Amino acid sequence: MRVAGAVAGLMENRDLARIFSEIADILEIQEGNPFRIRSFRRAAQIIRDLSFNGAHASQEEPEKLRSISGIGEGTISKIREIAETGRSQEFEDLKREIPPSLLTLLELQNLGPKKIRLLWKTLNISTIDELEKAAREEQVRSLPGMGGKSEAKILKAIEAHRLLQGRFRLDDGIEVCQGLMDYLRLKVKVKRIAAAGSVRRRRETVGDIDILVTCESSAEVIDAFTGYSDVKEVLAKGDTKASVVLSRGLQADLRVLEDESFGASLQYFTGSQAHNVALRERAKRMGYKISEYGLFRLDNGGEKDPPEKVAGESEEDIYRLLKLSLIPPELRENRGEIQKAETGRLPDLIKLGDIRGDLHMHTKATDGRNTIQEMAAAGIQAGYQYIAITDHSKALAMARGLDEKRLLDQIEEIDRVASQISEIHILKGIEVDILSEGELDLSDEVLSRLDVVIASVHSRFNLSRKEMTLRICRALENPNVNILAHPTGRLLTRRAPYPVDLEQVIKTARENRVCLEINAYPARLDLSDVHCRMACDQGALISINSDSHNLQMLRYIEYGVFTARRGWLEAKDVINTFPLEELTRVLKKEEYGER
DNA sequence: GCCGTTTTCGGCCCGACTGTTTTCAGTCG
Repeated sequence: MRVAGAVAGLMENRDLARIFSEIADILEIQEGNPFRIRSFRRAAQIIRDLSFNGAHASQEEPEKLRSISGIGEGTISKIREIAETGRSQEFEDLKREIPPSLLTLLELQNLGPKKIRLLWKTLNISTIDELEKAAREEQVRSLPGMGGKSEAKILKAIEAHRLLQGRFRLDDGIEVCQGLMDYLRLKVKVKRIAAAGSVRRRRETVGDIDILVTCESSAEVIDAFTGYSDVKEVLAKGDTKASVVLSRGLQADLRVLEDESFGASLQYFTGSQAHNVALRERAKRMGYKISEYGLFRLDNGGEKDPPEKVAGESEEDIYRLLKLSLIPPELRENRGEIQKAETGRLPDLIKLGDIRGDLHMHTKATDGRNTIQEMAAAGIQAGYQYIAITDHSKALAMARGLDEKRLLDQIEEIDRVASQISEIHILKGIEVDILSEGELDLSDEVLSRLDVVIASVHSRFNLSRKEMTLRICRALENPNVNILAHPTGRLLTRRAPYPVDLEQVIKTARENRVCLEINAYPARLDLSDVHCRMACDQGALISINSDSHNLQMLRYIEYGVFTARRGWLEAKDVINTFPLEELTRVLKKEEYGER
């Protein structure tokens, strides 16, 4: 049966994508054909964003893959080989030609394949620790093209890398967790199963995966769990708990519970720790104690009597007995949610269904993969009332950004497409680059013809905090600007945010009726939850945008909603929950919410 | 490796920045 096969170990898109991406990495270090390398990277990207399982498709309906531009016969046969044998011969061969740890060095900022090859061939450096030692001992400066500053930069990059290690993107966590839970459901008879921990709280990165389960036979489910095809190492295996390391390096914990304590355990293992500590303190003041087994009343009966269990089956009961409204997992960070829940004043958090449109998407005109028509069709499918086409501007040469003339052409093109589609409104927009002094990359005259102008920083990340703040604020003062995209430029687990005074940026945005973006791409989630709340508290409006570069990416909007929820946002704080008429007034700066 | 109104070979988005250079290689996006 197909489904069982899939569960037993069909390769996930992300794993496939990683193989392609690592082949590209190795070829690059080996100074292979740059165009072939680019093809592998492109394939990796496409596979990662597929809305169906690529391995399965390679076997059952290869034409579905073949129809995608950038996927050729070579890629399909490689996917099929991996789907059938679990490995790629070329990848295995390549891995034997270089120390595998070299690929880790690629994660360091400002270190690319050429320098890594040089370090490896001349100083025999293949690990981060060896590189750190060599930089400290000033050996790196002996190499051509390297000097004292290079050594300092390397040490800084190593420091940054260490800080970011050990956490995974939320979308990776959710995908792995979902796969594991689906497998357990099929493999054994589970009664209840749920994800807890930071996955359930929808934190932007997750450290490990926590799964809770109730079932008939605990031994059976533990065996199934440790026998999962993706398990690389079993760290612990007991009667009610097991821990494993999955092939991606992500740790997963399974806990087998009794039904009557499922809710208590879910509460306990969802955390956060800070939230739980605060909750336990409150319980104690009220004469209770909370553990993973339940909520217990302490002061009944005599000293010898065991505490009476008063709740445990559901989370609702526990919060209710503590005289709190049920706190959504996303808010459980001890950031004031318990106080609000006390008086029933928790925010009415935004939901995915509140989103009426997507205001940031790219097309084939620049670095997107689909046409205006196709993006509009995807918007209709998502149930949207409107979308905005916002391609790059000319400064982003790598994306073939639009100059004034091409933008004017695109405006006409959108009008033409819009005249043929009645189900959705297409707003005309641009993602315009903010140049180093805060000027915009396109003339005000052209920008003023658009419905929505998104301004972005894509270059010169290394300005001082003061310079960067000034630069961004200047751009926000341009009367044409509506939205500041990905305000800190971070890439989760890869690149720290550039230094910038966000409070000043938020203040300037509000004063100029500019909205701040939550870029929903799972590697960005920028603004972060915390900054999101900061913006909202200061009265700034938010736009949650997918930044889609292809049809599949529209679904990432959900991750923006997760972040918004963690940032305490309600629908009224987010402009793309507004009906078109109201949105238009905000974009024209005639109003700015009720603020 | 992928692609094709330049179609089965011969191309393949390119400009800015940095640190090391004295004319440029490497990295980033």
